[in-house]
Amino acid sequence: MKHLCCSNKELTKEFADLAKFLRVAGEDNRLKILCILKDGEHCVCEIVDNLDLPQNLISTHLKALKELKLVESRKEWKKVYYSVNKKTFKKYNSLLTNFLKNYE
Amino acid sequence: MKHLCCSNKELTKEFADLAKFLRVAGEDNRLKILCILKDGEHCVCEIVDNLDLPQNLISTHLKALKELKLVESRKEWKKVYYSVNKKTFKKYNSLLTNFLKNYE
DNA sequence: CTATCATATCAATATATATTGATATAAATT
DNA sequence: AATTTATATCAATATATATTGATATGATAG
Repeated sequence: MKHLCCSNKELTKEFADLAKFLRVAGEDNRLKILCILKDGEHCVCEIVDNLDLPQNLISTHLKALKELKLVESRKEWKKVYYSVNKKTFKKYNSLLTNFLKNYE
Repeated sequence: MKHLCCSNKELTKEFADLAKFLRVAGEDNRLKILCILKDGEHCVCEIVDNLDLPQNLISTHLKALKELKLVESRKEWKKVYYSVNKKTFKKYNSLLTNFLKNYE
């Protein structure tokens, strides 16, 4: 008999989902981007000004964050403004809390 | 003037540390291993029996977890028993909580 | 001493992810 | 219309990480 951690289908799916989030979050510059967006929405150019990365790479990181719905964007005039998607954060925060709760 | 998220040296180090943890945790099978170890120590062979992975790959994953001190091991007779390092978990849990707290 | 068991290591390869450079798009300005 | 500004996309490359297969180690059993 296999351990629940490995046999439960729900859990397996949950781990896959959680793992994906952890990998996307697990990059220094993306953490910085998310940190910047804590205080509200910012356009790409502002993010570019803050990180020491080329603009296109930042677009790529934003895309990765957006694919997981960690951020969302709206266009205004020439600029694109990104902001965190709180709902998604809540979801992963609770998955994480759930996962980590029995380790203390 | 750069955003605190990008200029503060402490924070930068913290993000690098956190990102590394997130990447190590962000792998399905390692999550499963950590999950198995929740209920106490297990030898490698028990972990092998639970996951559908070759033994050497599991050793590699355990090594990755051990390098971050998420787990520790002791040898008894022929077997090596792994268990979670609660102290390290607490550390990353608090880094994470700290990072995530302002998103709701 | 040889075989077996449990685990780890290593080199080779595969896959995933990050980075770069060039270019495209779309809107605004001149 | 031509230029500039803000952003995205794409192909090529680089780097990181995962996987495999073969083998090593170290302990015990026969």
